[in-house]
Amino acid sequence: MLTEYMGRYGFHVSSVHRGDTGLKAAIEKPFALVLLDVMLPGLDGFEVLRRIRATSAISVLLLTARGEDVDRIVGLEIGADDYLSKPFNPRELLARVRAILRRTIGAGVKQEPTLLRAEGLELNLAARSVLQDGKKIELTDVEFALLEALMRSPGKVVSREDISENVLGRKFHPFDRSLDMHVSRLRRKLSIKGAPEDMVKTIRGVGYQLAVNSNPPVATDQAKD
Amino acid sequence: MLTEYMGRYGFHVSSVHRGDTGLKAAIEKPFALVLLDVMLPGLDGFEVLRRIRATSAISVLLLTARGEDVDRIVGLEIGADDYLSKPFNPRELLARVRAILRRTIGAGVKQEPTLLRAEGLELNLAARSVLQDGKKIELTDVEFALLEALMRSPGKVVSREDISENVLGRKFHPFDRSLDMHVSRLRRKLSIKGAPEDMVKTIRGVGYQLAVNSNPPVATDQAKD
DNA sequence: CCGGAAATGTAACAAATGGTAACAACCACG
DNA sequence: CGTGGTTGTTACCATTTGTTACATTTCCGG
Repeated sequence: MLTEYMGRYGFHVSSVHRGDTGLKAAIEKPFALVLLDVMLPGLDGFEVLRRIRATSAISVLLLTARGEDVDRIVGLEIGADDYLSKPFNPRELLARVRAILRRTIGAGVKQEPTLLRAEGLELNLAARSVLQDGKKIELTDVEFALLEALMRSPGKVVSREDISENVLGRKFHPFDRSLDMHVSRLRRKLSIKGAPEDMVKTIRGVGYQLAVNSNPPVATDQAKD
Repeated sequence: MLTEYMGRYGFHVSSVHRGDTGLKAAIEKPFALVLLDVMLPGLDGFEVLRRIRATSAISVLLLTARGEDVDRIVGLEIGADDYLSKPFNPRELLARVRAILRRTIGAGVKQEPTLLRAEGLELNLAARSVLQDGKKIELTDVEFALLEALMRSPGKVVSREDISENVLGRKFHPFDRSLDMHVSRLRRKLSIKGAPEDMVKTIRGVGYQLAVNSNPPVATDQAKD
């Protein structure tokens, strides 16, 4: 019933009728929001919510059956984002769902950032693509990982040891020159589109660094009282 | 023989002639009921039942060949819902099937479609169907499992080891190239309907990843409501 | 300044890895 | 058994990655 109603308003809805299977789905799949009924076969709604909160920060709207305040209070304490007691008006549900999504989408549910930006470069980790000044460039896997390592801390020096372990996946050995080769190849690809200076700077005896010219997005130097 | 008879009474019947393949189907596909013959090539009927019960609560009606009580008792103990000894009257089979379904269907064992969505792809796990941009595409079992493995964590890298164990069901061996073949075939099928770039990215030396571009359903630019 | 040692850059080659065509094995089913 | 479909194997090729050798740069003490 709800599935169809929400569907008409543009939501993709997947529904299960048991607490245990619902829990599994809620944790494993990338839903924007969970509608959770308190009365469930398989696993009680509160228990489901408790277990969801054990591993996930996903938004949960609780549907409490009775008019009992206790359920609502308990639900909110366990970590529900909102509640609605049955029977309810579908329009109200819709309104509350939208309210929650407005709240969470703008704000902090965000996981691991999938985009890294610096110096006209844009790395999309989820899509494994690289844009330089809006134009796509092709990198091999090691080059991609290398650039990622540098872009994770733009302007900071990344040691050869760190690069070797994070990018190549092996202990650093002083006579291993393959790292230099990858830097060389990455530089060549980055410079094709005419970056005036070398974005990848060598810090002799230490490692490499992504040169940052523009204003640092983070004010690391601000002292506090 | 049975397939046709049951079909005439409105049942959808799928039949296999071997114990091992039947077991696979019974576990993986959303059947309402399994008719299981005790005498089987490939894997003995009791063994099949035992393994079904290891992972599934699906209804099983056992067909025992001989008039031996032992078979029936063993069958029921392992977890069959009913039995019928051959030769039997088709009408009686029909009656018993209906009885079992009456019991279980009321009791809410219902299967809800579980969906995985990403990048214009929609996997229906219960129905084992795949839609790409709304159009159905045909995948073999392994291809489906592979795509499922990738879509369970879109945008993240899935290692060859994980894929080998979850999709092919065997330990990964570095010279086993069949995995590559399946990726190759899956890519070909996905690209027929013109995905502009390869959705399945190779991460050399590690594994594969489903490329996710349309990542933010999040309206980052909308200021307010 | 100069020469040399150490570190890094990079061309050229070698090895490893993955893509895929072609074929073989297997199985369901008639 | 034959047919059709799926899965696994082999073999060959392209690309990526690693290695080596040599060139270049940097640093340092005359």
